Amino acid sequence: MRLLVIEDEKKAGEYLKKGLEESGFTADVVGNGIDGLHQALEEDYQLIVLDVMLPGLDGWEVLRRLRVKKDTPVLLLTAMDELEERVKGLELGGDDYLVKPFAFVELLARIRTLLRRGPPRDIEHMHIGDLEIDAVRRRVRRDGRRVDLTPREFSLLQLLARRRGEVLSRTQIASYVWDMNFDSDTNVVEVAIRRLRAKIDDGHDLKLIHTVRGMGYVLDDEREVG
Amino acid sequence: MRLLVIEDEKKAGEYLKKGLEESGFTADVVGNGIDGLHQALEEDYQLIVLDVMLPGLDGWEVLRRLRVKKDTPVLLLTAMDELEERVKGLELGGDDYLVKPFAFVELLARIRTLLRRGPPRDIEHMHIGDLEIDAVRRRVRRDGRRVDLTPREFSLLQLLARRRGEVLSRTQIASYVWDMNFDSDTNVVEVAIRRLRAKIDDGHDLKLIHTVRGMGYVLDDEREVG
DNA sequence: CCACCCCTGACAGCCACCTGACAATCTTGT
DNA sequence: ACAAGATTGTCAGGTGGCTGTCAGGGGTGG
Repeated sequence: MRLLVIEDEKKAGEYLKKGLEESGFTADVVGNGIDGLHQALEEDYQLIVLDVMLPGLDGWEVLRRLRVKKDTPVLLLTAMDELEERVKGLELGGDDYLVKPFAFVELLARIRTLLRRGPPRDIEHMHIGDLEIDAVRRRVRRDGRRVDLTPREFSLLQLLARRRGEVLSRTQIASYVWDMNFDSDTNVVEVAIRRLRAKIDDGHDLKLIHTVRGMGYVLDDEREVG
Repeated sequence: MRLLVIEDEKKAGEYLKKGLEESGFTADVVGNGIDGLHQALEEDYQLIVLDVMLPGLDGWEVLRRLRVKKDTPVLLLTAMDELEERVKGLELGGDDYLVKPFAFVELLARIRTLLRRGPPRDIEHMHIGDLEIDAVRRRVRRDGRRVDLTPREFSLLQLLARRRGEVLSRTQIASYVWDMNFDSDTNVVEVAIRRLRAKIDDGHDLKLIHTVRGMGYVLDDEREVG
């Protein structure tokens, strides 16, 4: 399993390479955006770990140019814990992000998840059962009928759809859709899910949003299996 | 996917051809307006990239004559960042424009968007519900009754109509209809929408201009779905 | 049957958006 | 060139929809 790490700080790069190889991956490390992009385009990697703070060609630009030609999964490393940054990354085609500093095991977990997820899907036009999501036009339809969503609802649905079939924890959802570290005992996520359900699932026989007790929520068009 | 590039500067033409082919397109390059028009009419292209600064037959003329017979999507390359140029281009039937110099990825993004947008519509006589827009005569009718619009209002309506169904952000609207970079916190767009609504929607049961909270505005003849 | 987790409806604060008025600027007719 | 009218940007105040909080109810598993 071959990975590419694009990271300008030499120490960090070495550290990542060592850790990844100890975990059974093969890792190439490149110290700047230009070479990183070139390498990513030339070789076939299963996944790319990309630091967004790069001298010269920054991570965003690397990602954009990469996405013109390839769909290799990209895990972004961002220094700032800003919602905007994450959104930007995901819009440009990043598949996940990790905020520095992070525990190495966390990185490994994300990498495994991304690799398991399979080839990235077209995030601009998604279909889950009879639900259609058009990210560009910001339109959602269920069974052909238009559904109007508020910004929060749309953001939540988009997250669920991008990760369809995966169970997302409240914490994960909160950190993507809100800019919060879910310490507080709030039930925003539940309420948001409820409101989304009212617009997406109510009145339909086949429910798309499923609760996984003790875990979180999934978006899925498969019927429950007893 | 076959594209035609009409560009007189040889270097630029080569550069575009190379880049597009690396991105998976087939690209023919033609160095002047006459040949470009001829080629565009003879062959079937999915999209045409047209530089408006051409010797002899200029881009506007090529576009005008092309539109008499064909609806191939046209992406205009303009040298000057003048509002007038853009408006002229869109009115003549250009589908989008790009100001030189531009990043190649930007060009690719626009091309992809245009190709995705589907078959171009007749922009000279548009119908949205019972709203008719005659671009040539600059006339607008709603439910058969004539509506007089000011230049700004018409320009705004035309943008919305050309992109019907798409949610346009204030920033997008401001950059097309006004010649501004929307840094300032002005509410011109809201006011313009209000004035357009007064003439288009007031007194009609079915509203055409819809606000999408937190995002922008859409022109659409679909009824809201709870 | 208890404990825990999740659902649900109500509510209040806030913020995005609306709206009418006014002033500046551009058009038009004489 | 001038005046009258139309057009358009700015602003302040209003309002309504969105969203987080909370309390009480319901369901599920142990």
